[in-house]
Amino acid sequence: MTSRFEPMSLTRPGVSDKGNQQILEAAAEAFNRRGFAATSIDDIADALGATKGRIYHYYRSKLDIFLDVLVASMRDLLEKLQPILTDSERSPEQRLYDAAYMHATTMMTRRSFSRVAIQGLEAPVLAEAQTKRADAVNLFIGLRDRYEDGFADLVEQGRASGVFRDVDPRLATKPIFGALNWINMWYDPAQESQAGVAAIAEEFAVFIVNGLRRREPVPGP
Amino acid sequence: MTSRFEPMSLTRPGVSDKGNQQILEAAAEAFNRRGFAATSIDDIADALGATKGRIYHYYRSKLDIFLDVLVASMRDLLEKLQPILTDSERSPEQRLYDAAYMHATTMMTRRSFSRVAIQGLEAPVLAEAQTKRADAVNLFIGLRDRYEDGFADLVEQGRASGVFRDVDPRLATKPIFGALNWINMWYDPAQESQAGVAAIAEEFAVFIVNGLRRREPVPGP
DNA sequence: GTCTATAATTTGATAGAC
DNA sequence: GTCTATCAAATTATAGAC
Repeated sequence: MTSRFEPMSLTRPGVSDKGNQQILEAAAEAFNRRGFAATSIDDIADALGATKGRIYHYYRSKLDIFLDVLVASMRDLLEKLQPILTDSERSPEQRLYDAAYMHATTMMTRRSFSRVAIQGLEAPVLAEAQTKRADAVNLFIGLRDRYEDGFADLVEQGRASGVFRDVDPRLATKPIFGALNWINMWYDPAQESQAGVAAIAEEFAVFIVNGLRRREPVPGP
Repeated sequence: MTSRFEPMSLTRPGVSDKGNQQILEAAAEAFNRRGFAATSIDDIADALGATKGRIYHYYRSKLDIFLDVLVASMRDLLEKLQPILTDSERSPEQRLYDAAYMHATTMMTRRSFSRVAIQGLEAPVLAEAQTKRADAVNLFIGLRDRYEDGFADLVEQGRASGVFRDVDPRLATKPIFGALNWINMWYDPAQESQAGVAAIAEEFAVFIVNGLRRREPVPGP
């Protein structure tokens, strides 16, 4: 078996990377719009100005395309998180702020991919995919768990240093991702009346760090 | 046209309320499991130990059933919120705590219905339903807006009294509902390792009120 | 590498027996 | 009021021409 985080191809063997990427983008957009079940292969082909023959040249099934979007999206988030986690110049609460800010921004600027990734977090979808493509689903879950662990570690460090309340880091992670992932549900770049990306990301990051913070200052030694 | 919040029947005329309720419960459970698009009428019928003939005796279409679940769920939340909003013995921040606690609890104890309601908040689903059943969709949106307004008012009151940070109440409402609605994504009553309903609801309500709170105490007069 | 059939299935909805 | 039978449409996936 391949290592859990090695690149793993969900495309048919030997296809070009460029055509592949085009299909992936179009699929992300289509899945984003209507969800996995309601999106047909024709929808994706239409978005490309092509017919399904093209799609099936690259992918064996609709599920494979979906999982490929999922994995790409999770990988992108994880790559952005890594340098934040290891920035030794920033305190745990500052790093949590940075991580939340990054995640919020990604939800707004890479809407299609991140929304599809969130669909993939839903238990029923994953459970069904498990039976058909356990390898890819396990890869995705592995990436997701590493990502969540990163946030939980920051919470734990902030707790240990006395800045955060005495919370269970795993449980504390839930409202954080809830608040952040939910952005996908309401943020609409076309709607002028909404605040800008930076203002929203800032408010969310403040809200999250503040929510975890102890109210009283820690007594000095 | 009927008043926006009057009871509005999505069933076929003249059917019994009891059979209707049974179908509604089964439908909520099925939609919860697999989502609107992936759920077939046969799935719902199976859950009842019946066949589709029975379903179509009560409802004209799958969309009508879905919208009926949506409205029922939103009504339930709104009815629970009302007494909290008007409890003059509690401060705005205490009432926001109560409201968040109630919402969190509802997400965990009425899983099927509330999850379906959340699916209904997704723009693509609503947009498509709009074209086919504008009356029911508008009813649902009206209920949802009233519910959100209740939360926004509490935030505004807390801000006015100096307890909460200087936030835009509308924007502040987003991470609140995000954190709370997301519970549906991960909470699993069958999983023993998770904290109990009360412990989770409490942590979420604390997190939310804390996230909005000013860090420094307000200077006295 | 992309297209045009076309096969095989699933599914929403109806009609009519009981 | 519920069931069986069935139609009509949509959709996944394949085969084979170009």
